[in-house]
Amino acid sequence: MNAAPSVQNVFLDVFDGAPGRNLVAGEILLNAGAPADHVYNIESGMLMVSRTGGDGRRQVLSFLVRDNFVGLTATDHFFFTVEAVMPSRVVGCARRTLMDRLASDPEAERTFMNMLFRVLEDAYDLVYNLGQRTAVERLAVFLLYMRYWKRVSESIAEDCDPLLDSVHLPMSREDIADFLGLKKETVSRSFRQLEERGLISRRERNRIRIEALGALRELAGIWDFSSPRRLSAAR
Amino acid sequence: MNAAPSVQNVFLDVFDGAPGRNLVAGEILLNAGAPADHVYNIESGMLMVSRTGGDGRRQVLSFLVRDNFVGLTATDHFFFTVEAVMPSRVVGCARRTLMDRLASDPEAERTFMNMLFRVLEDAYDLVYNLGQRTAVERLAVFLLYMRYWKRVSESIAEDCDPLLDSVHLPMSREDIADFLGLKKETVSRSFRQLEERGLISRRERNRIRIEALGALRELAGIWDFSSPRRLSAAR
DNA sequence: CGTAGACTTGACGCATGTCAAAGTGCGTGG
DNA sequence: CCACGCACTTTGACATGCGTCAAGTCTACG
Repeated sequence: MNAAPSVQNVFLDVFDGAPGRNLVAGEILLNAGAPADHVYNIESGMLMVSRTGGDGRRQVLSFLVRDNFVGLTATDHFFFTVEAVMPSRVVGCARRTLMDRLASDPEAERTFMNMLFRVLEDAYDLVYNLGQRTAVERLAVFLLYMRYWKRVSESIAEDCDPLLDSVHLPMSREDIADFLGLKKETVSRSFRQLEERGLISRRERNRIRIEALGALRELAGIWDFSSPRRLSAAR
Repeated sequence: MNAAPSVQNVFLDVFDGAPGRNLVAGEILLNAGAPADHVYNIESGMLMVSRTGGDGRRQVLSFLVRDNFVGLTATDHFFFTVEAVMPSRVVGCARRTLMDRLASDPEAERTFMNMLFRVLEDAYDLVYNLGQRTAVERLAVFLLYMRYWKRVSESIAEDCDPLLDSVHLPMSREDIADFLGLKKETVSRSFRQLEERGLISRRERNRIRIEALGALRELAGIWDFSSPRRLSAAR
């Protein structure tokens, strides 16, 4: 629904020799308002991008996984905060380095632009989710989204690989709530509702099992995240 | 909150000699699913970008005004529908023409990328609006947003120019509702609430008058759309 | 074990949705 | 020019989904 696309091989070398950084759960990588002088690539873990209003309301904009790109902005200060939701590792490079590379390498620039387009389409998916769906539907979309990222980040070829039935949720219920425009209690109740309907089961707190993928997709109105016929397009 | 940025001079010449097209209110410029072989620039009027789900729910993604760019996508088919909300005029050019231009002109490409970034940030503003604000707040943001576009498209220098107090709303209540993730009745009631609080007044259906700009901004939590300290950043 | 933080559950209230009717403006045709 | 009809908007009464507040439960960790 929202993620930055994977960094292509074309790009990875701008991070060569750059210093890595390990983040513990909850650690902040960069803060809204800070000068946007670095960009990062995620090597492992999961980060969360959010924006907080003057009155404290917080909206989570996306969750990012391995090979996602962090720090995309044209302004010279970040307008969002990025923090780790689980132990993570990133590599950074100067914004300048990336920009020089884009300026001198047309193919890299085209790839970069395609990344931007994907981020934009993900943002619009989130808009549709927040504007048009109910609480349970939003959660269903979210779970399918997490499943999709697991598939991508672990390079699992088969869409129905049973490995994908078990989905790890490293973020807190409140993080999920702020992503879906709900309160944490509503997220809890929606989990229960999905469980009662037999669509998922829960053993551990941060892990769910998808019991009825087809029905979950039906509820979410989504059949495939990566296809050209995207989320919420007409059937 | 959502619009494509103005097409810079750098770009305008790709439309030179291109055929213009006049649209009546309600006319569709392009449909979701159609091949994305053209891009457009708006010369006058106002267009609306939307996405409709399989069950008929519709989310309006943005309203576009003069010099906004239409048809931004990396996929080869549009995933959104664009229609006129009032009589409008656009000029189109082949996607290929634009892409060739970008490939051969680094400055144009940089400008284009900055446009994309602004569209992305607008999308995130909309996400915040839908996820975190109440109905009246969303409408307040929307009105300020329309005021801002009037200012931009009519090149009004002064932020507090009294010309900007009167805002034209060419779209229907339902269009506004689908943009704000509400129902048209709720939009109606929110208008009335803003009026009762003395923030706006209404004479004609499609025009409101801002009576208390400061208070409206206070309610919306927004002081300036164009500043680097953007919508919903910390005060 | 015991405590703290995160999560779940329950009872209740309010904002927004739903359904229906009345009001308003506008274009068309008499 | 007026009268009619239609589409859009507003308003009202009621329903409901989600938020709020508070109590309880679970789990991790000391």
